[in-house]
Amino acid sequence: MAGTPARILVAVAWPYASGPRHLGHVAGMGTSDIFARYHRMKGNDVLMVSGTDENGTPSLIAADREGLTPKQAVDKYNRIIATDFRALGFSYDLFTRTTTRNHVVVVQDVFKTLYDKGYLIKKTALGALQAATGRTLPDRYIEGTCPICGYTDARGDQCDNCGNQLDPDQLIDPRSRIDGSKPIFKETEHYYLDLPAFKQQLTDWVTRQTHWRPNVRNFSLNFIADLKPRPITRDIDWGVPVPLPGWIDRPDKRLYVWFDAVIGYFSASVEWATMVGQPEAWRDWWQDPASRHFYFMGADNIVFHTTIWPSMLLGYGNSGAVAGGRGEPLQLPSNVVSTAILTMSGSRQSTSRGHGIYVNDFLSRYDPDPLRFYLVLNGPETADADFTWEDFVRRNNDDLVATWGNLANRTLVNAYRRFGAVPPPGTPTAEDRAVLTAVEGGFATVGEHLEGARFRAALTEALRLAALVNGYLTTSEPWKLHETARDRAGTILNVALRCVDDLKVIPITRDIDWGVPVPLPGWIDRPDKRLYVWFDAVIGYFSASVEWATMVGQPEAWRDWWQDPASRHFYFMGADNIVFHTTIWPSMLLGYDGVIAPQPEFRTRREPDGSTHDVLTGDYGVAPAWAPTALPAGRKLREPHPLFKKLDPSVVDQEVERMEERGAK
RNA sequence: UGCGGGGUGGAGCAGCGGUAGCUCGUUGGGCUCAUAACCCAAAGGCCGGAAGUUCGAAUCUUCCCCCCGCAACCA
Repeated sequence: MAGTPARILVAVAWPYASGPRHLGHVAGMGTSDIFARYHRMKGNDVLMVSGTDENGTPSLIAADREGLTPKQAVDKYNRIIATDFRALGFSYDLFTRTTTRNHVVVVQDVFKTLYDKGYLIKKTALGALQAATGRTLPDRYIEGTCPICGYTDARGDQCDNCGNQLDPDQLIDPRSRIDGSKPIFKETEHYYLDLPAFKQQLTDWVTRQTHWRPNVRNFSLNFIADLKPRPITRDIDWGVPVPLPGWIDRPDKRLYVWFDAVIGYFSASVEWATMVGQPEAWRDWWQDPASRHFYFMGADNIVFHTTIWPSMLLGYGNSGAVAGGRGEPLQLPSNVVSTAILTMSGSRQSTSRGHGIYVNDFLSRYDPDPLRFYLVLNGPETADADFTWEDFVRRNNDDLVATWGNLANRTLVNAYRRFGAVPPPGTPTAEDRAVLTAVEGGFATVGEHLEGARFRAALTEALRLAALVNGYLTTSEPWKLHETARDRAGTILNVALRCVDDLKVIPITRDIDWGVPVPLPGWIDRPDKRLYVWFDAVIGYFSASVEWATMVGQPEAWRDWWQDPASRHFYFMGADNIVFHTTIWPSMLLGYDGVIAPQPEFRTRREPDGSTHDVLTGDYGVAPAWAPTALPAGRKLREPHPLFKKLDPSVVDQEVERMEERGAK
C-alpha cells in the first residue's frame, strides 16, 4: 500500500436515460461507490464521474412511446435516475449527462482529432432506415419472418425461435418494430474508427495487464486479434453533430451514441474541473502517468472499455483542443471491473416485459443500506447472481441486522446504560488486546480486498470481524461485572466500543451514527416533526459565528474561536438557563456527530451558452481516515437506536404477489 | 456455428493433483446484555455427464450437456 496520496479515477458506466433503472442496472454500481469511498478514506485523491447516456435510438423510442420530445424524455429519466443514485448514496464527484454543451465540445474535439490524425475512414454500407423519419433502424428494431424457420417475429439480428443469426435484409416482409412500416434499405455514408490501426499497441498493452481478471484479459485479447473498423456515425437526428464541413449542419447525421458515451468519462472530468473553479484540474487525473483509472461496468461492455475506448484514447493522445497539445497523452484504463447479470427470481430483468424491480420502487419501501449490503454480499460480482426476496430478507435479518447491527446495538446499549459515556480503558488483558488487534488488522485485510476489487470477500471479512467482537462480548460478559468489578466492565466495553468504532468505517454501510435524534431518514421530510426549540436555539452561538465569518469575507475565520483549544468562551444568560449552558450544550458539543459517509447532493450548473442542467456532486472530504479510530474515554454517549430494520418474513409473500400482479398487466 | 467465462451440500462461494471446506439457512442442546449474539452437536454433496492419464482427480486431458456474454448497425 502506497503511503503517498495517489490519484484515482473511478469511472462508472453511464446508465441509459430511456426509462427508470431496475436493480440489475445498479448491481455493480454500489461496488464502485465503495471503491471510491475506500480510496478517499485512504487519503487518495479520488475523482468519481458518470452521468446519464441520453443520445441514440432508445431515447427516441422512449420519447415516441410516451408522446414526449426526445429532450423531455431524457430530462425526465435523467432526473429519475439521478434521484435514485442520490438516494443510494453514490458519492459521485460529478454525475452529469451527455446532452450538456461541455460534452458536445469535448466529443467533437475527440472526433476531430481522430479525423485529423487519419484514424477515421469514410465508407458506404447498406443500412436500414425507417420510412417515415429517415432514421437508422438498428437490426434489433426490425422484425419479419425468419427465412430459415419461418418464425414470424424474428429480429433483424437474430431469430429468437431458431437461434440463427440474420441480416435484416434477409427477413421476409421486414417491418419496423417502432411503427410497423417497411424499412428502406439503402447505401449510406458513414465514418468508421480504424481500430486495426491500434491492433499492435492494444495487444502489447493488454498483454501487460496481468492484474486484470483472466476472463476480461483473455476475452479482450481474443477480440483484439480480429479487429475491424467500426462505424461511429449514424443516420439519426438526435445526438452530437458530426464536426466536419458538409456534415455539421446535416440534420440526418449524428455521432453514434456509443462513441459519445464513452467519451463521457473524459468530458465529465473536464466539467468537474470547471465546476470546482480549477479548469485545468482534470489534467491531474488524465495526464499524470501515476494516476490510476478504474472502470466499472456490466460484462457486456468489456470490449468497449478494454479495446474501443483505449483505441480512442491512444488516437487522441494529447493532441486535441481540450488537451491543448500539452502534457502527457490521456491515460488508459488501469483496471476494468465488470459485473455479471443480476437475475430476478431466476429470469433476466427486463423493462419491456415488466419483470424486475425499479430502484425507486424498491427504495419507496426499503432502505438503501440493506440493498447496497445485499448487492455486495450476494451480487453478480464474478458470475450471474439471482435476486430473490427470500434471500434479501434473510441477508438483511441474519447478516446485516443480527451480526453487525446487533453488535453495535448491544455494545452501545450496555455502555450507555451503565456508563453514559465511553468508559476508561483500564489495563487490557490478552483477550482485550487480541480482539482489538484483530479488528484493527481489518483495515489491512479488508483494504487489500477492496484494492483488488474483491468486494464480496471484503464484506465477508468485515462480517467475520463483527462476529469475532460478538464472541468477545459474549465471553467477557461485561453486563455481569458492572457492579462487582466496574473497572473491568468498563475496560471490556471500552474495547468493544473501539472495535465498533473501527468497524463502522470498515463495513460497507452508508450512514451509521451514534444516535442523533433528528434529522433522520424518514423524519427529515415529515412536516409534523421538528427539532425542539432549545436544541436549535443554543446552536445559535455556533451558527452566528459561522454567519459572521462569511459576512466578513473569511468563511473559515470562525474556526479560530471554535476549534482553537486556547480560545475561551464566556456565556451570559438568565439563571433559568444555567443548566442548558453547563450541561446540555456541552453534551451537544461533545457528542459524536462526525460524518462517516458523506452524501451526494444536486447542484445546478450553468454553461456558457446559458443552458442549465442539474448534476450530482458532493463534498466527501469529511469522511474519516481508513485507520483505527481514536475513541477518547469520557466521550458522552446518547441513547442508541437500532441502525437497521429487521424485515418481517411476510414481505417475501407481499413482494412476490406485487410482482405477479404487475407481470399480469 | 465460432470465441470467451461458468456449472461444487437448500442459497452464495472457496479449493484447482492427495481423497471436500467457508458464510447463511435447517435440526437438537446450552447460554442470554442485545434487533437472539455466542458456544456445542447433527443432518445435508457420487464437486454438470462420460471416457482417459495417474498409486491417487473436484483439481490434468478428450468428448458431450446446460447457463451467460461477445461475434463488430444494442450500447
